[in-house]
Amino acid sequence: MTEITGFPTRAKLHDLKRREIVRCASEKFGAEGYENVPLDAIAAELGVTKAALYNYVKSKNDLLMQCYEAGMERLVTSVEAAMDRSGSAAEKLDAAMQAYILAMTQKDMQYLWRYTPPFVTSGSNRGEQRSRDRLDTMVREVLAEGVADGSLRADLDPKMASLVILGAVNWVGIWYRDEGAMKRAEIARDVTKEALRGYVAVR
Amino acid sequence: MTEITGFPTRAKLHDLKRREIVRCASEKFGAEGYENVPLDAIAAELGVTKAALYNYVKSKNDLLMQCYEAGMERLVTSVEAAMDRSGSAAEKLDAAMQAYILAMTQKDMQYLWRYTPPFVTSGSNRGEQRSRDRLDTMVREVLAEGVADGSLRADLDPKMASLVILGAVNWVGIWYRDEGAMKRAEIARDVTKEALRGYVAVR
DNA sequence: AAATAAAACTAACCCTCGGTAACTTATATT
DNA sequence: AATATAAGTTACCGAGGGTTAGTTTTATTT
Repeated sequence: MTEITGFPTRAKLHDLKRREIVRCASEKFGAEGYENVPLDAIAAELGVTKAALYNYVKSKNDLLMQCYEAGMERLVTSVEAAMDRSGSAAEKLDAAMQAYILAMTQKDMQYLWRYTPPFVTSGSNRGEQRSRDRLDTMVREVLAEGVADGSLRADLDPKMASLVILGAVNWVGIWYRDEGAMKRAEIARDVTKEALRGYVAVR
Repeated sequence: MTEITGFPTRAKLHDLKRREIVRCASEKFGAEGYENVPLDAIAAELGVTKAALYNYVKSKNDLLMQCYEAGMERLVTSVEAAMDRSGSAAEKLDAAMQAYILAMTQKDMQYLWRYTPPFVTSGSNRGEQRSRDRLDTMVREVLAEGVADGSLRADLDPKMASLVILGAVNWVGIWYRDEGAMKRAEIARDVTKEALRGYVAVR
């Protein structure tokens, strides 16, 4: 991810550094919380001064937004990977939602759900909406697919169903804490099963 | 709510003022956002100085927490009122979840869902957990009641079902924006219906 | 009524931290 | 070589959370 290809032009180096700043900030925000991490701390860890960061980000909030986007990108990737399997739409959906829960209960991902848009205010709302909408679209599509292939109930409405399913799944990100007795994989399995309970076709 | 009974002792006046501060802060936080409201603004509106506030709250974050608690209290009250009706458990649950959505999509309540614990960090976690847990308990109880009276499916697990239902319902608080085309009452009705879809008994 | 303790409040200040400006150094380009 | 541009640094500003010392108000004691 944080690499460049070919000859390192100035533009490539600039982008490489920007991504490295985002990676470093993501770690610290995730571990210590956005408002507990001064820009000086991030700069220090990277061996530069705070002012240098402003060549790469417009503001601290912009940096948060870039962290959010990068995190969502990873999450979407992992969900897409889980979905890229043979089987019925119901099975794909199940795998996708489990991957979703697993990804978002990772230590460095949890803060994304605390600073969810529109809490993230800077920049174009376009970008920040995109990943979440993409997920929503993916879920709706596989729901429609499930109606078509018979693995999901024929009477479900993809729009409303995706609302409920994503709600249940995202809710995990809010209440999940490391201390809990349940393992992440268990939670992913059980919550997903419950969230899809009313939608899988009876066979 | 913001009243005292009997002779105004110093302790009563102290608590009255504290509640008035919380009320004022809730309004401003809700309208302008927590980090956009300096303590000076709240103090000015109350006709005192910032330092005076520190007789009533430990920190700005503590003030936020008190706003959160007060808001949750109102929400729980409104849900309890909705639930206090005759009818099957399924009907009670339906009314309760609609009231829940209506309450939390109110303008001055939305910020509560952006600054949800454990984002609110100060003070004892006991208090801040209580209202949310109470809601969870109420839902589980009415779910069990529904299994007993036959208005809900016999094979549902109250613990898991409450997770999914509350997830779907709370999710509304995240994505709901005023601009949307749908009216709040419509959203409350439709989302609740969908969230309970898999749980109501087929008759 | 006078003395005194305690609470309520203010004015003035400190400190952290996001953000900026002026200036210097490195790296391309012509 | 000359010069434009990007990258970084030092030094600073201002907003705002929080504190402290001291003053006014209110209640209690003798």
